[in-house]
Amino acid sequence: MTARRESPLGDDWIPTHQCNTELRMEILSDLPFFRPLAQEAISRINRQFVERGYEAGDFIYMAGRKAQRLFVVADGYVKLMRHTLRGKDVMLDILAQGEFFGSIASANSDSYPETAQAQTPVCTLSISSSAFRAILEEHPTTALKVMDTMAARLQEAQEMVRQLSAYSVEQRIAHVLLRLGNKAGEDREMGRLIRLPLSRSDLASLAGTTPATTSRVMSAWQEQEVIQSGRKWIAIQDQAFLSSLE
Amino acid sequence: MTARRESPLGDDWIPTHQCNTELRMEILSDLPFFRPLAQEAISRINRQFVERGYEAGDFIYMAGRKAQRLFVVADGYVKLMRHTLRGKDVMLDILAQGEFFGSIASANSDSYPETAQAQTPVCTLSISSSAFRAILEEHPTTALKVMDTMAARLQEAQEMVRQLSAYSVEQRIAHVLLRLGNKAGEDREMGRLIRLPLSRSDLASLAGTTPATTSRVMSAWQEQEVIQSGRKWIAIQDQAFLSSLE
DNA sequence: CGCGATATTGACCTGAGTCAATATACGTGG
DNA sequence: CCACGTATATTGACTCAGGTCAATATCGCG
Repeated sequence: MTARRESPLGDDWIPTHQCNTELRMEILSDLPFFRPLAQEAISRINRQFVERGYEAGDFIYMAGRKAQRLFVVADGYVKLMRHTLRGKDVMLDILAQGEFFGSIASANSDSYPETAQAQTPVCTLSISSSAFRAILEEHPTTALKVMDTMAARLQEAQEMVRQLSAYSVEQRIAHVLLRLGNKAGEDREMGRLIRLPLSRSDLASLAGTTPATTSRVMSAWQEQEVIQSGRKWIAIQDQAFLSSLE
Repeated sequence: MTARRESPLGDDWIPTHQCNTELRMEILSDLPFFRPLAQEAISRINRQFVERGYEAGDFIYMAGRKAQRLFVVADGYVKLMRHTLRGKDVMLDILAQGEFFGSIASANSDSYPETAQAQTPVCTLSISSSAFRAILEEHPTTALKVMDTMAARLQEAQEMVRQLSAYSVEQRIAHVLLRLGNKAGEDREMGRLIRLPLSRSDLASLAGTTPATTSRVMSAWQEQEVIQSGRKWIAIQDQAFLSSLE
């Protein structure tokens, strides 16, 4: 029934398991919270970060483990998940370059409440929580920036709560696609292309539903030419339509 | 059918629309993030806070308004809500003495994303966001403490997301009651008493369900002597049972 | 004591979950 | 570069938790 579609994935998918060393400074100084610092301070901070590459699917840390490091995504995409007893995972977020995760507060719960897994090949920079706290004590404006980011994340989580409480599955999937589009989309002739290997099951767990339902909703949208998708990509053709659902 | 129950509400319900002025210092210096500061610093900070009383039901601020103040609950309970188009509110949290709300970050979104309403008579202390940020720049350890609190809130919101995605209504209501018990419960012979005027509709919006369903679930639990409740109080008799549902 | 707001309960309905059979996309090796 | 095999996606049939609507009962206030 569905017409043959050309995959828009080029062969310019360069897995970067290893961070390009020259990029480290660039990435760190581009972080919203380090940006205002002097180059010299950043290079001192840079020395405290450790880099590490992961294959797609590798676990960066697991829920319940001792939480003692803060990570920054240098390249690739990382997914954060919570598990439930009966193996039903909930994906909380998917993080792109420049976003941080892991433990800031060595204080409160000293174990990671979520699992972090590489969704694509990933390179991270990481630092011990205590070293990071020392940096924040030394640079109060940086601490304020970090707080701003956390406030934004909290808003987003609360927005998710609202959606799960009050919106239909269709509305939630629309919201997830729009959000992914903003985070990882590239504008092309065919619409906004999201080049991420997200299975129906991944999307389902982001939207709080099941793979089968996700598939049904997305098939209907393909019929209506709202979106197009393959197994490792999604293109949003009619953004306005998705936005209008909310 | 239900046996006549004695209300456990004494007449010691003292509405404190106005903060007791002597309590201000005590409340502020008891805040987890000011606690380590010298008495002298706290008293300087104290002078920057403004106090204000509200009747139950009063709005402290509404979603969408310009966000420029940070509030601390000095007395009473405050509920935070998000609204949806079709008037279906979602209660994000209910805050007790010593918890803060409002805007920390003057930076990102400059309007409140949620509405804050007095659930009981309430007294707040508030400060402009920018003054608060100035305090944080001056006292970096305080900033770290605030970050810890924010991290804990974020965890809680993400936990809520997980529950809404993966748990049944019954499990979620159990969780809400347990959480309220921890936050506002007093241990009595009858069990843990929550003396808060929460309607079925309030509970429903905390658990992401409807008043009718909440009523059904709670009626069943009353039959089984797991809880008891009146219109302005709930007592948890069998905490273990509720915990076991998760 | 009586009234209005809130809660309870029943009857009914439907969105979305489950399970399972089939089809399709993409990576691999020939 | 094509063909094949496997993991993933699609789709249908069925079920049911929980939503909706509405009638009735209760609480606690004035």
